[in-house]
Amino acid sequence: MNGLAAGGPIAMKDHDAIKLFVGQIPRNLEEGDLKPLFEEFGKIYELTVLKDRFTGMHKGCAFLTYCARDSALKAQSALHEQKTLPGMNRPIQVKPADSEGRGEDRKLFVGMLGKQQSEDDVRRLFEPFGQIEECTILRGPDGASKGCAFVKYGSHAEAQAAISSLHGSQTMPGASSSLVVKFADTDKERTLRRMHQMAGQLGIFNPMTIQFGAYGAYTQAIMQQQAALMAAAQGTCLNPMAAIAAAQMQQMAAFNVSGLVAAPMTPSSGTSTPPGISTAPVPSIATPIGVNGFSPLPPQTNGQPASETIYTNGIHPYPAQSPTVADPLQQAYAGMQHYAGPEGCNLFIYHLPQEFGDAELMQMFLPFGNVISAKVFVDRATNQSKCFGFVSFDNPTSAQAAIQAMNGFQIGMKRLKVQLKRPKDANRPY
DNA sequence: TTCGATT
Repeated sequence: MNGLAAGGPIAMKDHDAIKLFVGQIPRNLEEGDLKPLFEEFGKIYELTVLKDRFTGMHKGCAFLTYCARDSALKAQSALHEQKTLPGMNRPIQVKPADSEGRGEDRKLFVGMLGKQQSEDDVRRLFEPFGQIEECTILRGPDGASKGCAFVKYGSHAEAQAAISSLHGSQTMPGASSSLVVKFADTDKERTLRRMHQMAGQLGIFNPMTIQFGAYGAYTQAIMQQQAALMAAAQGTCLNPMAAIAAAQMQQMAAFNVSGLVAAPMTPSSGTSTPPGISTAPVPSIATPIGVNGFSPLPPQTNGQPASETIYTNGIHPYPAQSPTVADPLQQAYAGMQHYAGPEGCNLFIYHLPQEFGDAELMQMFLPFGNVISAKVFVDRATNQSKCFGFVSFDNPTSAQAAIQAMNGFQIGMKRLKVQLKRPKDANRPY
């Protein structure tokens, strides 16, 4: 019934067909241009150039599925790293897409290779232990080897055998220590690592991003989006922070989050469970519109400078539930010398990631209200974070909302501990 | 691993 269509044959793919990832293709080549190149290895079932979801920009790579598994294998061995398309300075990549096979348990990371060692050298070293499906040396933008590689075997056992025999077995010429052979990071680990790296670079940390960092596709979307925005920001002298804020807000909007800190997050207190994306409550987070853009307006009421009103912390308090977007940074700066708010407004946060600074701490808690100070404690001698800090809000409601949402919040391997700061005289017996 | 900053 559906064998043929007027426009051409409807191809069926074999059940063991492999989806290939094709990288290093010029951005001016579309599906139609690429087709001839790949057709010589067999009938193509599907060929899709990857486009940026938001900008529609050609991403320089594609997914390719042949009808027959064999065609994919042929194309891979004939093309992968074998030729360089016009205008590219690196050879084309043709290999099973990440979505294929998962394969994490048979993929090795190889470190401490000599910078001169080629893919072939590495293959020779590893082939005694099994069928090598993939071997890639990691290279910098200039094509120079980073001294490490990924090697993927057909099975976990083969990979394990290679580890047993090769790890630490020898020191390659030019390497600073002996060969490292271990299982490659899982997707989770990799994503998490990238997050941390990115967070460090951007000086930002969005709890949602961290939270879902370990949960795959969702995060990738965010990261892509942030990256795109970063790129845009660089091109137009936008403040990158503003770009990120925009990205965050879009994400939050996607969650249909209302403007207020509201919902009880996790019913249980103490160590709350890390949200699996589908099951757990999503932290409901106020949209911190003014967060990164400094509001041009000083806090004042009807033309009366707020500073006329004296509060103990020197900060003009906003109503707890005010949808008004204050400019917390400005407030924070204004209140710098008075770091603690009233009782019930100050949080003690423990198990912070080592790389968290004041800015990240503040960033993380801004969604819950007006942060009047955020301080990560650093060891004076080493300048290293002591992994704890304080956040003060201008009202107890915000503080409670923050506790609800952030206590037990998982970041990497640790869970934040977020509780009210002990009053000064708390543990005095009398 | 746990509670306010070089004045």
